[in-house]
Formats: sequence, structure tokens, C-alpha cells
Amino acid sequence: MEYDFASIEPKWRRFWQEQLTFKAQNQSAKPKYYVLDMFPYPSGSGLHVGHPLGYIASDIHARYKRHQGFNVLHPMGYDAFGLPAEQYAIQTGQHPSKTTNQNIKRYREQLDLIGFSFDWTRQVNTSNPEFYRWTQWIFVRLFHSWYNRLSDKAEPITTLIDHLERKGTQGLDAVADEHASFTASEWNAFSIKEQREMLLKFRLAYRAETIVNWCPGLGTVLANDEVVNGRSERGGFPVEQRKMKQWSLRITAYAQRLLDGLDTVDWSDSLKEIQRNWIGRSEGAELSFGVQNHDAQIHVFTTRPDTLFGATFMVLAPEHELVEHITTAGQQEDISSYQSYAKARSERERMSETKIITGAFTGAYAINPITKAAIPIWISDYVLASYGTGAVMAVPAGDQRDWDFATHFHLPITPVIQGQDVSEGADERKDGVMINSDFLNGLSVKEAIEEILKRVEEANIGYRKVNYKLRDAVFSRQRYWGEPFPVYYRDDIPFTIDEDKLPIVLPEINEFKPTEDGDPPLGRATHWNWDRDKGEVVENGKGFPLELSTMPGWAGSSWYFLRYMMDGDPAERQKLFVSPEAVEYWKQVDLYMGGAEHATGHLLYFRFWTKFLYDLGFLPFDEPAKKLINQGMIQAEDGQKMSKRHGNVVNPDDVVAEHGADALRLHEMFLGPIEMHKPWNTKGIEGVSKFLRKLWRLFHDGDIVDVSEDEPTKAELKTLHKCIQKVSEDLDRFAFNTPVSALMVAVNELTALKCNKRAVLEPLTVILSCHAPHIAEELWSRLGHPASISEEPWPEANPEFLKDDSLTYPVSINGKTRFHLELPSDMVKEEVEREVLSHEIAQKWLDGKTPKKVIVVIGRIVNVVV
RNA sequence: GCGGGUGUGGCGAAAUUGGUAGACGCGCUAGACUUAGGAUCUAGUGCCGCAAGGCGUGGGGGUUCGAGUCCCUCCACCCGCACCA
Repeated sequence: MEYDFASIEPKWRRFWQEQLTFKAQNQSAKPKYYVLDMFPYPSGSGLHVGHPLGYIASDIHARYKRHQGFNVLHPMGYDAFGLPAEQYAIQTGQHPSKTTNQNIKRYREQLDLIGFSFDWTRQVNTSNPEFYRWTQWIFVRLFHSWYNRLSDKAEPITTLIDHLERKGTQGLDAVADEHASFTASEWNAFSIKEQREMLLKFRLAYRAETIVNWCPGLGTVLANDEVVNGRSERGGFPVEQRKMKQWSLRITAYAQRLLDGLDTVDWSDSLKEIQRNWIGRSEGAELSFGVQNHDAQIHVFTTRPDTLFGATFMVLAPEHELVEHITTAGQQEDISSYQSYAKARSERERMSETKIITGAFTGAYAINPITKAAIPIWISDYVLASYGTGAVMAVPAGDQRDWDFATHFHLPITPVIQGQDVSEGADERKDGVMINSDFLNGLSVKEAIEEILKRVEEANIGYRKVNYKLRDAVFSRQRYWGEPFPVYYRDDIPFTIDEDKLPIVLPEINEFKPTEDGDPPLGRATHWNWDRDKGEVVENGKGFPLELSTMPGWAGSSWYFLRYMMDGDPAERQKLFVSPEAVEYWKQVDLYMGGAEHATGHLLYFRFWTKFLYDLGFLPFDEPAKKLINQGMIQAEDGQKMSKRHGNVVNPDDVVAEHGADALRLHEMFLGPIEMHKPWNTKGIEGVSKFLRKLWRLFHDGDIVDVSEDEPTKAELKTLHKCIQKVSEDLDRFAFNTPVSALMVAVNELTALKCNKRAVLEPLTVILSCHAPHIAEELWSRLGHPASISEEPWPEANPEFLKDDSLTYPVSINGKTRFHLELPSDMVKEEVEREVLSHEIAQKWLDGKTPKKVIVVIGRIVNVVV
């Protein structure tokens, strides 16, 4: 009988499912190992062959670790809240939960076909109230926390209130919206509303009027990472900047720790660089400029305080709040028309037309705090309101954008470093000797920076500052299919709903569009899980409005890895998002597998929430994943992206039906290195199918199992141990393609040797079972073992069997002519090592002449210099 | 522009610390068995050459007895960021 995957594979999948073979135990004497995949969003189009690539690799690794005696946690779940289900609901009226559940069912069927060793008893679904209760709970904690720079961690808001009551803002170093300053008695005199408003400026989850990305096409705001080239990542609709009152998370408080943490994790350099870039740390100073005939102060951020004397003008972002105060009557018209021009210019235009130089003069002059010189204040949209202070001191000699602006508007350009050539453009050199800079003259750039910082700090007109590009993350979405905020309002001040009343279950609504009043879809809800009108959540029997936005898609995925750590005990699951015992046992994810496209989204929020929960003492670690592998994308055969739209989707179900799941697994791994993008190649799968059939024949004579108990020969043992060594080494370094080759070599060699010996085939089956678990399980049971093979000890490669009887060495003389010489390997080890043999041999070849130099590389090559 | 990565046969790719480049698979060629083969098996397959031999890891240079691997430089492609002061 030939290898019949169609009957064998489903049998074993059923077996694993019924026996709960892969159920992880929270109590175990074994060392733990946590292998996690980025869970999928269950979309309507189902899985294509690209999706399982990472799952197969992580599954191979999980199985390998089980063989090595680890207690492996390898779970799977669904990131189930999201836009497509809601868009579909708007079009068809079908409730998103229905669509989502259908899609989940379909995903599960597809995943089940591939033979993954997931522990499904722990699956999570972010749209399940049992799960999002805790997403809401974490939000409540964020709301009731602030970031204390002195302890460098998040603390309960009560410690802040306590401080304010006793000392006001004195001695306080907190991450906050603005630098507020008041005394304890002032604080205590504030009304409750004033106090609450002030606290919002400190909370890690806060609601504020901010400039946000508004997407009219989707009817919602978006976070920065959800906007690509001025368009929404989902749907590709244009996005505009708008000032709106929205919820945000104060991720900026964690900028430095998010940066530092990257040095402690084993992630790819490119991914770390993307995150570093996104966080965008730069060191410099914030300086204050006065305004002529005004009491206003303009704060600027600069990385080159040494060039202060070269600042010949000042530029504010068009939206800068001082613009309206300082603009002179004569310039009012110019400024207003420029502001409306800048406002109308879309983000996209602005990005694509960076060469066009525009701006307007306010008529006002800033006073250089050191020289007291007056310099004109302009506005231009090359200065971004969202970065730094929204204002720059323009140094046209050293900055190309400033140079362009100065040249265009005929503003002076003063070089401040000796030899700076500003005739054709800015000279952005970062070293040299200062000129035209009064007391800085003659100093090096480095010295000048120190000197000027000393002076501005003494004069209290500026201070050293580290600035980050990272912005706070907008956290509310005007959508239905997401976690409702556990928030209600009194007098427009947000209050959280008590933790013991969670979850706030998503209410049923009849239509998923925004309301006629422009409220989010939740405005249509009449029945929440409490009666809004009766106002159960608030005092005095009076109803208060609830927050109508929902959380963004990345809320649930920022902490889901913790929920998997919980086993099924319902009482424990009710107590906390993860039990202290479970998190203490499982700790960090040991291997996280997923796409690099989440670099600036999920992977940043995921780290942020972990650090936050660590600060509050819920976790014993502050980085979620020790090792991360970004699997590449599988493209269609033409190199295009596989998608429903292109009609080039290869469905794994079809591949499994035609070739079997093991062949699919082997083939996906065999395509190339896991991190690389590669096209799907249909033809190539024949190769691995052939391999499986050959393997099967090694164990069989016709229909019957034919395995010999004879002692293996040296050659057979060599083949086996070579293979064990290669597969083990490769899996240790997370290479998933080369073990397939090693297994193929072994099977080819054993076939040629006609080796059907148990002592060889058994260990071979074990090392095969990571990549091709179904056939391995079947062969294992045919060898007379009770199932399952999954925890069989991994065989050791014995170097004894890897030695060659004799080796042939190429020998070159003067690096040119080559001889080949055959030597017994023992001899090489003992003799060549001492360079004795090589001299003798060399002399033999050189007709008795003594070689000058003999280079010996043990076991490899001999080169002779005459 | 800045940052990260990649470049090896007709194709996907191996080569772990510098040590016989191209393992393994696809494709191709020839042969065997077959009524048949898109099944199976055997042999061959980097390029040029009848051969001896020569040339070969994007180009050029360097270090070394020896370089796909290390250094310098240039080129091409991919990914990320992009007026970040």
C-alpha cells in the first residue's frame, strides 16, 4: 500500500483533539516554553497559503521544544473586533458578531486541517465579553494612573492627588499635557470640576482636544500608524487633520523605556530600527524667545543650540496658538489667507509638494534671548504643529529647509561655523570652529553646545531637552464593533464605571451607521446592560451620558498573550485578567511569530501595555516577547500579493486535499528562509510529496510494515547522526527550511542503503515529527509504540558516528597547484595537528626539498609554501 | 535624503566560527520498467570547451596560504521613515 495521507492525516488530527494531546499544564515540573503566533483577524475571505507560514514555523518550534522536555504553551485565538465586519454590517445589516462568528468557524476549520499543536482550550476572542471585560478593566487602570518621572514608572492617580494636596506641583515631575504650576492651597481651592480637569492632563488614558487624523470615509479618527501616505490603512480613504476631543493613551511617557527595552530583546535589527525611528529620540534644548512689544514667549526646540547666533528668523506652524496674538494689523490679511491655504492643503499634497516654499510674515519680531537681536516671525507649513513646540528658530546657514525659505523670501543668512559655504545651499556640518557668535567664537561645535547650554540654563531662558517624534495614541473610534468605553460623563467630565460592574457589554442596535446628530453608532443604543435612563451607574437616580466611542482594534491585542496563560478555572478567570501564579510561571513569550507590518502598531502598543502592567505590579517582566521572528509574505506565482481582489489566492484546503497537510507544511518551509518574501510555487510541492512516499517505503514491504531489528551498519548510523545533528542545529537557530533538506538527504541515503532498521528509523521518525507530524505519528504507531510521538525525547547526535574513515585533502603549493591526498581520519587528527605529517608529505612531493612554511587546517587543507 | 536588508546556476535555494561553492528540491537531458506515463527507478545537469584546461557567488579594489563569508568603494533591487527643527 502506498502512503495514503487522506486516511492517515484526519485520523491523527482527531486523535490529538480527542486526547487533548497539546493541552498545556499550568503545574509542571518541566521548564516552561511559550510559543505565540500573532492571532488572526478572521476576515471573510478565509486563509490563503501565506497565512499559515508563520504558524507552521512556530508549530515546528513548539513541537521541537516538547521533544526536548519543555512544558510548551502554544495557543491560538482571534482578534475579532475590526472594521471589515462593521463595514459589511453597514451594507447588509448583518450583525458583525454573526459575520465574525461565521468567519471564526471557517478559520478554525482551515487551521484544523494543517495539524497544528495548538492548545485550543485556552483560545481567546477579543470580542467576547469574558475577554473584553479585562480590556475595559486595563483601560480603567490607565485612566487612574499617571507617570511619575521621579520613580520612572506609572503610579496610581491617588499618589498624584496626595502630592498635589500636600505640595501642589512643587517637587512634582510628571508626564503631562502642559507644564502647570500651582500650590497646594490653590489645588485645594479648586472646584471638583477644576481638579478633575487638571487630573486629565496627567492620566495615562485621557480625553483632550487634540489634532487627530479624521477619516471622513470611515467616519472615525485613526491613530498615526493607521494612516499610510495620508490615507487610511483600511480602505484607503483620505485622512485629514482635525482638532477634536478624543481619548488618547499617554504612550509618550514610555518613549525612553520603549527605546531602552529594545536592547534587551532578540528581535531583528530592522524591526528594532523601525521602532527606534518611529519613537524618534533627539537630544537638544528648548529655548524661549520673547516677542517685541508683547509679553508672549515663543518656545522652540533645537538640536543645535550652538547655532543660536545664526538664527535670523523664526517660523511658527500655521496652527500655532500664538499666531493670532502676535500678528500685526497690517499683516493680518496675509496671515489669515495663508492659514486657510495651509488648512485646505491636504496631508497628501503637503507631503508630495515639499519643494514648494510657502509662508507669510506675521509682522512681529522675536527677541533672541542672548543677543537681544530682533528677528522676524514667519509662519509656514514646513513647521509641524505636532512636533517639538510647533516653532523653530531658523538657522538658514545650517539647515536646508531654513536656507530654502530664507532664499525664497530674501531673509539674511549668517554662517556660524568657519568655512561654512552657504552660496548654493545650507552647510549642515556638525563640526568646526564657531564664528559670528560672540562669546562662542573660537570654540568647537561640541564646546559651543556645552557653553551655550550653560548660559541659557543660568539665565533661565532654556534647558536641555530630549524630544521624541512618538505621539500619544488616539484611542477612541467612532465605530460600533469594538470595546465600549467603561466611561460616563458628569458635567462633561469623564468618570469610569466601577470595575465590579464590568464588562460594559456592547449593546444591540438596529443600524450600524452614525446617528442623524453625528453621534457614533452607539448613540442609537437604547438598552445597554443597564438602563441608561434609570442611570444605574450613577448617583442620585439621574442618568448621565455614556461614552459613545469604542476602542481601536489594537486594544485587545495589546494584552491577549497574558490571557492565554490562564487555564480553564472559571473562578480564577473571574478574579483578574491573569492570575499571578500563571504569569509567574509562564513569564515572557519565548518565541513570538508574526508579520513585520505590525512594527509601529501592535508591537509598540503590546510593549507599552506590558510595561504599564509591570509598573502596577501585575507582571514580573516588562518586555512581552524575548524573541520575535517576522515571517515573510507568500506572494502569488507572479510575485503579486495574494488577495481575493487579484484572484490569485491559493487555498490551503485545496493543497491539503491534493497533497496532504504534511506536504503543505514541508513545502511551505522548504520554499526558503522564514523571514523572506517568496512566491508560492505549486510545482515544487511534488518534491516533498515524493520524499514522503520514499520515507513511507523505507518502513514497508508492499502492504506490510517491514522493520528489521538488526544492528545498523556504520554507514547507516552516519547517515542518521548527520541528519540528527543538522536538524537539531538548524532548529536551534530557527532555520526551518534546511531541516527539510537534511531529512531528504537522509531518506535518499537510507533508501540507497536499503536500510529498514528500527534503530535508525525510530530516531528519524522523532526528528521528522516537527515538520510532518501526521506521517510521523502513523509510522510511530506502526513501529508498535502507543501514541503519541509528540513527547518522545529528542535523539542526540553522537559524534562517534560522524567521523570519516578517510578524507581527501586538496593540497596546494604556493597557493597554486593542487594535489589530492587521502588520509585516514584518525591520522589527521593526531598527526596533522602537530604539523609533523604535513611536513613529511610536503617533502615527499617536493622531492625532498624542505618547505618554508606548511599551513595546516585541521581536517581540511594543507598549503605548502616553498 | 535618512535607516535597515538583499544580491550565489534556467528557478527556489545550501554553505553555522574564512577552508573542496552550488547540498536539497524544481526544471531539463538520457536511459530502464511499462499498452501507456504527468507513476517509479538509474545516470547526468554552474558556465565556456571535443578535450586538456579555463572561468565562476552584483562590479572594482584590499587583507589572507586561502574570501560567498572579513575590510573599503561603487552599482542594482526590496522594506521602513520621510519637511522631526
